[in-house]
Amino acid sequence: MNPEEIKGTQQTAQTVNFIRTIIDEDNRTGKWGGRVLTRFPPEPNGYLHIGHAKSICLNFGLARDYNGVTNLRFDDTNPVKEEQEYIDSIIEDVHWLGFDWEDRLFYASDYFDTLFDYAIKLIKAGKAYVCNLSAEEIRSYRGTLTELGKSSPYRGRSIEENMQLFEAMRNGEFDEGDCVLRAKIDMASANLNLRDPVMYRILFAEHHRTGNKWCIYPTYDFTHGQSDSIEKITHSVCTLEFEDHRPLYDWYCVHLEIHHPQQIEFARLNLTYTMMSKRKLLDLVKEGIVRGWDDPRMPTISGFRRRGYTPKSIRDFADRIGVSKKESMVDYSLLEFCIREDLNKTAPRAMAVLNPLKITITNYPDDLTELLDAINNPEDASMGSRQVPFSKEIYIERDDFMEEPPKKFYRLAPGKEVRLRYAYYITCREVIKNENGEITELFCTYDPETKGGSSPDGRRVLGTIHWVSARHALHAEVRLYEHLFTLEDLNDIPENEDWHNFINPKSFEIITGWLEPSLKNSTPGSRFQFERLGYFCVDADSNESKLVINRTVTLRDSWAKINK
RNA sequence: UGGGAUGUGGCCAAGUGGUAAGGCAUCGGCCUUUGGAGCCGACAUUCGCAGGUUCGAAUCCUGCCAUCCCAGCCA
Repeated sequence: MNPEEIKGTQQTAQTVNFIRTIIDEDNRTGKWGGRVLTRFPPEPNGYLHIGHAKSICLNFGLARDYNGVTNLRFDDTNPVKEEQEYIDSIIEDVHWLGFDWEDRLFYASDYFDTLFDYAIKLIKAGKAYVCNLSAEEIRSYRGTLTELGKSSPYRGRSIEENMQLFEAMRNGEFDEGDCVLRAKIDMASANLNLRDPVMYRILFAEHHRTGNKWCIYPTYDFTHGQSDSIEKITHSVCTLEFEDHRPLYDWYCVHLEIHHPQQIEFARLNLTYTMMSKRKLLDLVKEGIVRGWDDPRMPTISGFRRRGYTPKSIRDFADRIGVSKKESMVDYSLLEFCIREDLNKTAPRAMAVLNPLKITITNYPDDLTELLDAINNPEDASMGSRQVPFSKEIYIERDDFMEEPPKKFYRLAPGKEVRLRYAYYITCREVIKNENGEITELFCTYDPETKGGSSPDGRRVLGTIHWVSARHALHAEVRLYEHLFTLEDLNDIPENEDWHNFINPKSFEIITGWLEPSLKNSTPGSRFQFERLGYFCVDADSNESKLVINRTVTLRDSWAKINK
């Protein structure tokens, strides 16, 4: 193994968390015979977001590191909310992230027959009954956090009667809401989940997979653990809010006498300036506040993909945030660090001007075009170089010129010399303004001795700025994004305040950029670093006549900090 | 006022009785044909608080405080 590989291995091995500690212990005691089988169990009622990415990386990462595998299983027990579109998007997103479940794609609905048999088993054991209380009555009989519940009048029904009633439920002999099947556990439990939880409800809804075969559907609690069990899952990893459900998860496994996986809960991801609520994300889409689930401002996996994030950067992010049981709020800057780090190594450089200021180089020949060598990636020599056209009229960034520069500004200013990247040194000779006093153009001279960007006399030029030849420039629609919300921690919104009030009106801006011509035939998904500006990626909205480009993330800008 | 969980620097996060890893952010400096990248350095006398046990406590014990979750026929 070469030093590089050893380094990589150690990096993986050093990632410790409480779940790995549990698995290490299981392996030591032989609890599962060294087996590790996890699953990622999304409900297909929305698109996956970065919080799901954390879970995906956790589950698939655990299996990968312990020589196990991971199943993809759709938790599709509520036909009124679930759709094929979501299934398709989830499959695409998990694959895109770089994970593979091979032939182990499952649906909880695959187990409806088995689940029905399990229900029968509990009825026959006297541990489940059909209850005719209404939803409201069930709620009031359940009691409260501090008051015990009381038994349903139907709790004492005979096994025979329950069998007959449950069959009738399945056969569609009752209306929705007439009755449910409940587990007979403990109405006095301090854990509300154990106060005779509902196992089956009547729903005359067409299921996206089972069609109209069923008019009764099992609840999450009566489905999830059993599905894990059927698949012989060893470690069932879920989020903190299911901690209170674990006793019920365990109860079903024990009383059904089936394989009993261990449920382990971890804290879900919260990110600053955004939110993970599927419902609110759906609202953003429905209300047209964003352009769709894959709007580059969305915290969805498809949003990040369109924005230009790489799967590797998101996996790296998931590794870096760690896993624990403490509810946390991760800085968005960590995510930005991860994408910059990846793209710095892999993205070819190019020059583009987003806010142009025209320069005429007065001593440069009128019709001459020179092709100058430019390095594609200073971080990776194997990416080679390209040629960029240079001519008498160019555009530079408006921010790169100041008529009255402060002390540490070492870009262009009247009388000052600056390096045009890969081209020449130029000196500003004259500032041209319109009748409103606005700067419209600069007259500069160039030093022919400095071709390529260095001078024979070794004179020091601190500032290097990017540029694009006016005559050769390529137009593009450039889309700039900022945080979708103005509030750092969206949990801080008071109960009575509408979260819509915190949507950032400046989160999306369209401008016209002037690009170097080498970008002409770039295809959707291509990523670049526009030197000194940031990382950008070609959007799918591009066509042969128009290039559309998304800004993924800006470069770090220490001048902006000094300037503040 | 019931039950379940969590409290380690601005944000994450190791640590499981032997004297506070690491990352992001921040702040200095070096270097630089991207004010990018890179490199070097700084950054918790202290682990929610108060007691106690111990030669020794973030780790054990007691009490308190704070925050989150639970009363869907959602997942």
